[in-house]
Amino acid sequence: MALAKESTPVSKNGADQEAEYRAQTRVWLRLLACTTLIEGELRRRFRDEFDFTMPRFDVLAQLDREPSGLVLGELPKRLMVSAGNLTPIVDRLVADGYITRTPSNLDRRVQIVCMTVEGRKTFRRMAKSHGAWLAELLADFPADRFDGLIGELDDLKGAVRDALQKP
Amino acid sequence: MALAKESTPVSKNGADQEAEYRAQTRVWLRLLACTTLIEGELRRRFRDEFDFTMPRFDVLAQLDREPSGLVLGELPKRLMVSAGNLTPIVDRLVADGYITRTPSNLDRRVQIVCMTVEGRKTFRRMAKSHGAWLAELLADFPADRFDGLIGELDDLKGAVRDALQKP
DNA sequence: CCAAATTATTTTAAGCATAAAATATTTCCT
DNA sequence: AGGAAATATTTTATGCTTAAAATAATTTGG
Repeated sequence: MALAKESTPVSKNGADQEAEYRAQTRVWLRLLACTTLIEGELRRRFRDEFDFTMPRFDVLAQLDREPSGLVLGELPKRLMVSAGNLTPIVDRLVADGYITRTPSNLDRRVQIVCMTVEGRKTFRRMAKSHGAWLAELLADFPADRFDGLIGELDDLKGAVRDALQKP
Repeated sequence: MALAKESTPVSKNGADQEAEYRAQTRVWLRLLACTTLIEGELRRRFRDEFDFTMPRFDVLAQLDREPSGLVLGELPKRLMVSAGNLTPIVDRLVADGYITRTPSNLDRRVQIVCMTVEGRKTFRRMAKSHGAWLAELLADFPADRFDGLIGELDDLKGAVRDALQKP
């Protein structure tokens, strides 16, 4: 018959638990390092090349897929940021002429945001560079391992989401 | 003889290129989503449980491994943040009694930061919770896939670093 | 020796981020 | 109808973050 250590233990012993803690911490630190590294470089290039920021780009990216615009309240959900955060960002995008913000006739609490022609043009130009920058930054990572990594990250995201759902 | 599409192409054709762009963008978006999700939850718990922030915790984490303290200028390098960023964070940690900041006698430009006994005590208490939170958030991800994911992320980080080195 | 370059750190200006409170509007309920 | 709860958005207070300029001390090179 199998020994306890060979079966799937219901509760782990001290050493196993410690080892798993270390592995989890290492995953987190590496995840953070990769993201920080890439994000910093993308932010720098957005700034230098387009005098633009990533949060502004992210808003435009959401609106680019919505020809008829979006209810303002949809943005914080999709971008996973707080609502108050978006107010000044949307303000400035409106002031710069990239998007419009029009109150709904049906519900005066609600506003509809929609990209302008100018906004779409600007976005597409930046999106092209964004893709190229990413390609440049990830060029040394073997192409045949992307799908595997994507799968792992999808599962990780799902696992974290589930864990957050529980309480 | 092998056809062109079966060999390793020097330059990719349009469709391959597009497909790789998409894979790269997907890796980036998932990386960002995982990090944002975990970081947000950790930040929230640091705030709720300890009235503390992650950047402050990160500084203490660096100093915890340095019994004799660190040259202040070492912190921005290790934490991958700008120097100016640390000034107010260090200021507050000093004011709160978690660390000390003493000018070097050899070079009056330089300062040495070092954790206090109180700081170490507080840090260890928080670090314990931090590990447990991470374990909770990652509990649903299969333990036997951590090492593989860590390897992929290490390689990704290396690839990005190399790409940043080039110009 | 001393002026110029370098190095360490802080300050400033602008923007992002959150949580919590405030405001305005609509819906729900009796 | 009319007050209470719910919803959408903004405001406020606080803190992180960067880039660039400023300050201060040291090192270097004639």
